Amino acid sequence: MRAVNKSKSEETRGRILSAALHLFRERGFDQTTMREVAKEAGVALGSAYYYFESKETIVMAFYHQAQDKMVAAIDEALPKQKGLKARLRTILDVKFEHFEPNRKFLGALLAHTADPKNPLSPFSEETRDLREKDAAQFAMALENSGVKVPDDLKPDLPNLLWMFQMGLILFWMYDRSPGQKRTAVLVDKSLDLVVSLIKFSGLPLMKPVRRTVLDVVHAVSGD
Amino acid sequence: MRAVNKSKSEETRGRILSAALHLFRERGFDQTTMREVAKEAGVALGSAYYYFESKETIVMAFYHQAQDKMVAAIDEALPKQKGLKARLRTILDVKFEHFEPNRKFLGALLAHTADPKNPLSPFSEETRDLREKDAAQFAMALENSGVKVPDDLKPDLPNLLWMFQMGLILFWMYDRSPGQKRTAVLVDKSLDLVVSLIKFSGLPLMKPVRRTVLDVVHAVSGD
DNA sequence: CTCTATTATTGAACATGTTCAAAATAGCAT
DNA sequence: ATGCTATTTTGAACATGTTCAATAATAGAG
Repeated sequence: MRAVNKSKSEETRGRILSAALHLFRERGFDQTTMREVAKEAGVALGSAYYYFESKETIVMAFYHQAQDKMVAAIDEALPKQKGLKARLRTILDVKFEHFEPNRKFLGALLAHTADPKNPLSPFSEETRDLREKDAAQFAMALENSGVKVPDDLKPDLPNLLWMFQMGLILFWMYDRSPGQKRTAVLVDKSLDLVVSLIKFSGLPLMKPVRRTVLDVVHAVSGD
Repeated sequence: MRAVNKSKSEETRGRILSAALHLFRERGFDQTTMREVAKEAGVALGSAYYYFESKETIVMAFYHQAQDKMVAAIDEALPKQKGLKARLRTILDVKFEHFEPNRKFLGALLAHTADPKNPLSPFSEETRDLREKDAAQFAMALENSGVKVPDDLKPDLPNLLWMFQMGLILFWMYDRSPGQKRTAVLVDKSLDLVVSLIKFSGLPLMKPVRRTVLDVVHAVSGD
């Protein structure tokens, strides 16, 4: 009985999460009140706070859930792609595909991007785990891409690609063009640029430039 | 009597603004309540909202005020500096100097950086004016710097520098190192990088790279 | 099975940004 | 001055995220 059914507690938590995501998707994050969430889940207001410490934490729970799925999808799709551009694009495609139905409320998370003190910021201590798992996938995309990455750049490149991804997701989030066409254009053009930069960076001539860039990167991320 | 004293209305507005900024500086933005602001200004709560449409609008009013001062300070200091790095640094120094006493609450504005729908975001429609005035000063810094900027890059470079500045300010905002030492290091290193990039960008060989970068920039800013 | 401690649930109370209708005041034309 | 309008001022009421003390349900020990 324990192994088959989720515990009652888990089930309640799940009901609250579903109710919330359902309402968020329908009406958006700001337009949905915690009282509505509780009502739709069939619990009292206080229960919602027993399971989720804040409204935004619910979105965070969604994000954890989504990441598991995305990691799986990427692990499956990546080996089929050869070139670096194709491999990076695969990651981005999976992300956008999973985020698409949730555009209306994901903004609630991304709005705090710039505030590392906010637990929901992609740069916060609390989201470090998500961040690192994400970066690991970029490392994987680089691995068998056939592109030689200079040794001094290797440790930082996955993080740089992660930031690049964040920029694109942010742009997509606020892209009001039909079907986010503009994001598609940007993804394509910026991927070209990024891939070129990575390839160029390997040229012997580029050593000093790389050094300067890495100096800056390290200054930003705290030595 | 009208020309000498500010109108009564202006005076009240000013009193509310001062009270608010005083409290913000002392206690921080979030810790200060609108009721406290009203009390300190000697008006009813409703009056604060008669003059400022929201709590955050007050910070915005500060920003407008500050920008006037900063523009003046930069206009005065810029002609004394010759090289591009020195000229850019002058702008940044003025900014940091003016922001320093307000670190505690400026974060309230910057936290919304990533949300262009928020009126207070540096990327919002509402802050366009501030943004453009700011970019104009970077254009000025480039003018007599002795650095030749390629024609195709010229229209976008001030905006790129503005974004560079935003990044630095954001970093400074959340830099917890004593005296924001780390920001100082970052400013120095990244200025070197930026200046090198601008100089390099002029080389004939760089034409295709410039094109790609500009393509990306235009994709971002909406053609 | 009974008692006890842990877990879950409840809804009222709170804090605070914001709105708004009513009241006070000021400006001004007649 | 008298009345009329626009501006300013007020504080109560509202909405909503969040807290919390009280209560109920559950599980585990004996």
